[in-house]
Amino acid sequence: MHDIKLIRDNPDLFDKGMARRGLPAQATALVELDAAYRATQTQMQQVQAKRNELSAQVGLIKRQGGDGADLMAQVSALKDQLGALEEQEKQQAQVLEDKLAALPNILASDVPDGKDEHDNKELRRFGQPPRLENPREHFELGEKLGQMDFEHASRMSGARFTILTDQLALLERALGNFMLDVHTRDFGYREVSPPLMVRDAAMFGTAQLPKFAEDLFCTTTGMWLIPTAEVPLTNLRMDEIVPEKDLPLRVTARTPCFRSEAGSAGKDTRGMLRQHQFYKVELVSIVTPDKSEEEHECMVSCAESILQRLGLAYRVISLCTGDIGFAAQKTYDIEVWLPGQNTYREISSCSNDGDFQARRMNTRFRTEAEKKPRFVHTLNGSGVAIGRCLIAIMENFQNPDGSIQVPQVLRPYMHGLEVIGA
RNA sequence: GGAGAGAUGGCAGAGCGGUUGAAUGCGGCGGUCUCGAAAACCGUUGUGCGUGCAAACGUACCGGGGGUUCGAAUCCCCCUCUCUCCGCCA
Repeated sequence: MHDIKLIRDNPDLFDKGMARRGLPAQATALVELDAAYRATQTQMQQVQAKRNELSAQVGLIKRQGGDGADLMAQVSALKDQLGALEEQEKQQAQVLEDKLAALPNILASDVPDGKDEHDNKELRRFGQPPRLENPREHFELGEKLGQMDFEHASRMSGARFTILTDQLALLERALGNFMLDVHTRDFGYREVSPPLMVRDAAMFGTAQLPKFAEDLFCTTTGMWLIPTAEVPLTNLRMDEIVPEKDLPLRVTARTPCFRSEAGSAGKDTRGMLRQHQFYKVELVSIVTPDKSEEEHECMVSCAESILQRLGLAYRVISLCTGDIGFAAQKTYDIEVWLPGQNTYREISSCSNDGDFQARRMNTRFRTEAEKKPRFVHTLNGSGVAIGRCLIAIMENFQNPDGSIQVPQVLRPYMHGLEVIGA
């Protein structure tokens, strides 16, 4: 959500910002809407002041035993006018709000220009992709192990579901536990077990709504299934003024994520790369504005640390203007090497949203020095996607016989198991 | 699911349809007193929006939304949430 005052003061900057998103200039139209709205508001308030004044006089007169009939008639006469103004004011505010809510965040100046994912900029690489002869994809390995079952999953649930069993199910659980331990013990994130279903207001706060409803699942009772723990974690302090001493607030959660994948028919149909449901460990930071850029770098490094400890090769890229999400000012993706696909694939996405979500959620903080509360900045990142991490481990650490080497750091989480399918 | 009670400022807790943006207490902040502190006393202490260079003024907000009224925290309706009892239940 944008601050109309900022647009009013810097219409050209705003239009330049929208242009980087490929959107037409609209500051002029917005400012006009806003001016009309405020004019209505002033007019309405003048009528209200008149009404309040006259009504107060009626009160005085009545207490002194008069009847005040003529004054009452005067106020009555104001009513039609006031009603119409109130209606108009509400409507204009709504139109303005709807328009503002539909516009994406302004991008940070160092976001590379580009039109799609091909123009993303690689920042760094870590690790060497393993040399494997005829590496197999995870679903081949999983099915051969008899621990990854797509057939029965689709029979009961349809496409884009997977059943993991035995050691692979354990591996999934181990991965989540490992990641949570790293983030809580080494990086100071607080562990949270949040709701997996939320209301409209929360989805609006993190900007899934109103634009992206088709990506979500909705219950018959109107609850939304979370597409990422970013939603409940970021909304933890919605509608609140947080004391500055409580910031930064760093939280993490392992949750299932539910996505309709409405726009991705035919993409990644084999295997469990793209599912309607998957586990992910999420990182969220709520910080003061001056700290968000620093926090962003820190958050990526926390996610990177997971892959480093697992011994997985990856690269970090900065998403270009054409590929970056609606709410983000800047996004780093981490892509892990998948030998089976002979390419890097996204396993984490870390975004600095600035105050964009904070405005929608109405989450502010107050400093000791300043009286006026200000909006916080919010950041979110995968730390990391568990399903895709499981794939990466299977493909990177596969043996010629189809068994899979368990990374050292996971063995304590897997009862000492060294090889899956040995 | 059935029956009932409730939602007021940072917290606790008053509030007859008319100087109530809201008593009182606690907490916070500033001050007096003190060598310092405590205590006591005095003052101050919500948010949004609009007009204005500013001071200030106006307006809205007592869970949310409608309504009645000249006038609503107060009356009516709907919704949400919380609590109690009963039933069911991991």
